Amino acid sequence: MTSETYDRIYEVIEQIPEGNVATYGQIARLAGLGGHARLVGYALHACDRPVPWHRVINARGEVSDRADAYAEQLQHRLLAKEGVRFDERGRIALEQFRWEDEEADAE
DNA sequence: CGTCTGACGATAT
DNA sequence: TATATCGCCAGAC
Repeated sequence: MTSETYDRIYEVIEQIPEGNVATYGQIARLAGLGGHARLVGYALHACDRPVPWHRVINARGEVSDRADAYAEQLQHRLLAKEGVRFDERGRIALEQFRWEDEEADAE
């Protein structure tokens, strides 16, 4: 655990059910970070835990452009394998696959 | 301790 | 709808 903040983020991501996706901003809110989506992305960048990072996408409903293009393909494949479909532009219908958490109130 | 950068989000144009 | 800009926090140098 790099910091308690990161651990909180990983914990939220691990709660994302299969076949669903969550945005960085949503995770940040559930983790109690407010709307600091950047921290979520940065946390995943330094992730040392086996979290389902492939279920984490940006607010536009698409996979963020990261350094390793290979991981990007992997993310698309993993999501497709779970039933998540992409449109012609390579974007996900958030209104359909977005994970709706009911425990936004952590403590 | 100052500065730059980064898996983002929202708003403006 | 796409592009450009600012704000946010934490880590690397």
